[in-house]
Amino acid sequence: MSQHRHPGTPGRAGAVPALPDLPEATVARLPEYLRALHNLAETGHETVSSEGLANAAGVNSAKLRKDLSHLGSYGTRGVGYDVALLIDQIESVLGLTQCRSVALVGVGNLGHALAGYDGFASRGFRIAALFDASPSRVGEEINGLVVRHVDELPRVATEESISIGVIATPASAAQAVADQLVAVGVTSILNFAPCVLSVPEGVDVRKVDLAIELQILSFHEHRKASLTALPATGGSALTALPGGLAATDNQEAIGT
Amino acid sequence: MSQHRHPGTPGRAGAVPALPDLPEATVARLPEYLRALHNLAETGHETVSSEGLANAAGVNSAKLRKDLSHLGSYGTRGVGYDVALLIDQIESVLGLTQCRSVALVGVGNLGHALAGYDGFASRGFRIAALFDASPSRVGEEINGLVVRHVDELPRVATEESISIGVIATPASAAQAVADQLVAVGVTSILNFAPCVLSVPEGVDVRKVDLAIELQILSFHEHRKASLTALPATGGSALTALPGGLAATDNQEAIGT
DNA sequence: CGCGATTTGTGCACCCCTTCACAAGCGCCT
DNA sequence: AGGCGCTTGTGAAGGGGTGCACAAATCGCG
Ligand SMILES: NC(=O)c1ccc[n+]([C@@H]2O[C@H](COP(=O)([O-])OP(=O)(O)OC[C@H]3O[C@@H](n4cnc5c(N)ncnc54)[C@H](O)[C@@H]3O)[C@@H](O)[C@H]2O)c1
Ligand SMILES: NC(=O)c1ccc[n+]([C@@H]2O[C@H](COP(=O)([O-])OP(=O)(O)OC[C@H]3O[C@@H](n4cnc5c(N)ncnc54)[C@H](O)[C@@H]3O)[C@@H](O)[C@H]2O)c1
Repeated sequence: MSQHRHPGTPGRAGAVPALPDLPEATVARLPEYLRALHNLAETGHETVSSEGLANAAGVNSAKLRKDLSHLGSYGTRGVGYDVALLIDQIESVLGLTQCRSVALVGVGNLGHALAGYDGFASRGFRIAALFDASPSRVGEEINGLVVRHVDELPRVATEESISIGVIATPASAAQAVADQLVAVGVTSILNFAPCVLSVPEGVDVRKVDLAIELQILSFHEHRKASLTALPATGGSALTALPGGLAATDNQEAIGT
Repeated sequence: MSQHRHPGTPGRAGAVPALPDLPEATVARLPEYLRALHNLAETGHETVSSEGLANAAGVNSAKLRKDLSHLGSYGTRGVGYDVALLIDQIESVLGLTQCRSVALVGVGNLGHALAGYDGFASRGFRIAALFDASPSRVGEEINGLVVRHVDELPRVATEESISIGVIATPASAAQAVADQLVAVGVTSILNFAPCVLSVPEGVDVRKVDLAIELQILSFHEHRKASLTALPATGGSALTALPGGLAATDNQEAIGT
């Protein structure tokens, strides 16, 4: 945990936009709102209510309002939120106004899929360079980018001003790659390798682990099976769950 | 969340193993412990202390002990945990004692990578079937499996007793695919498409969204840049911050 | 056989997050 | 202009998770 809290930096009442220090949970949901807003904008909506947006993003409307209030959002009571304005606000807060350059290390099975993914560019990210250690990979061209040897990372990193590193190597190489990324000044890493990375303070690491997701699902599957197996005392225990709707499921959150 | 909650089903003090109803945060960490334990087992360790395991899993040792205590784990004071025993315990709780069959829908860019991933089998999951809607994909053989048309899902699902569905189609098709999966009895879905899925209560959905991860990293990158820009009042305000772990499923930098 | 070193299990306090419920604000219609 | 319905923004309550700190338990050794 590097930070996300500023016990010592209260207001800094400068003339600057005054970084609002958002709750981490809120930050994790903003991209979700952003996507929903883009969908709304494309379908011609100019304003949207918290209820409508919350629905589109799969969250509680009160939660959404509180999230937006954290970033000092400007909604209009009785009307809702201006879609275009809100998009700008969120993109500004997330730092998406500038296009960020991503370096992808490990162009194997998964790396190929990532390199060929067009979802990067459409969200303001640019894959600036591909790296691999295997001679058989180096030189290969994917989507207009040539795979370079990982030793070239220092040079390319400064040239392209990389701000995010993505690791898609086997777990055994991930820590070494992370060290190399950190060494060239990368302070944000997305790790697909199933392992824990040690990085200096100030460097953020997020991981995506397929096996973990499946195992979590497995647990719930297991539990659901156990529950239906023993129908409890009263009989139909599957009725009368409060909450009414609650169709969608998130995590994240969560936990996931 | 759909369920994970039992306001009406208290103890059920039966003689059965008595499903412990674990905290969700604990469930999300168990797979991490499991991987660390497997690594330890392979390197010859027979026992491990909470400190050692916590270190290997990248968490606080107190948190690890509490997690394990939740599943009524048997450690030995003064010694630690028996690695093999703990592996069995966790796998049992996660429902990994039986091999779960996975159906993968959408064999495109990402789907290919997933289909060719050997990390499934090694974690107790078996890709039982591949589906796609495009005629150009159907019939293709990947890793010994033939891609079938998605219309065959009902038949194959019953034959293979699918317990988890993975969606790797474009977002526009994801809801329809989810509906089809639910229709054939799948109650756990892993969704790679960047969209919100509506599913009936009792069905678990977990999502993996690359764009969201990158945008969260972007936010922190943005904030770090803003902080270094204005060195605040006193001077070095960037020293030692105590840890308050974030709530979502994220995990961040640990010093050394 | 007892003692100290070691490590687990957990009570507790704190903090973050979620959710409800409602007052305040805004636009529209009469 | 004024009232009315709709929606935002937020205070407060409740729940869950985290990590400290310590008592209880176990082993090895003298
Ligand atoms: N394929 C998937 O669907 C999938 C899913 C989830 C997680 N993962 C994880 O993602 C990672 C990559 O998976 P994959 O299937 O692409 O594996 P892969 O073996 O196909 O590709 C790994 C690539 O990394 C390169 N590499 C190895 N060491 C390197 C180094 N030190 N520097 C730079 N490049 C290096 C290899 O040359 C290879 O091209 C693995 O850790 C895997 O567990 C993969
Ligand atoms: N490629 C990546 O690295 C990546 C990363 C993150 C997320 N994603 C997401 O994963 C999804 C798949 O990405 P992709 O790059 O593989 O796309 P893709 O277009 O290469 O593959 C999509 C596949 O789904 C199939 N399909 C379409 N409609 C279908 C239906 N109704 N039923 C069954 N199959 C259907 C298509 O025929 C195609 O083969 C997308 O939603 C994408 O946003 C991809």
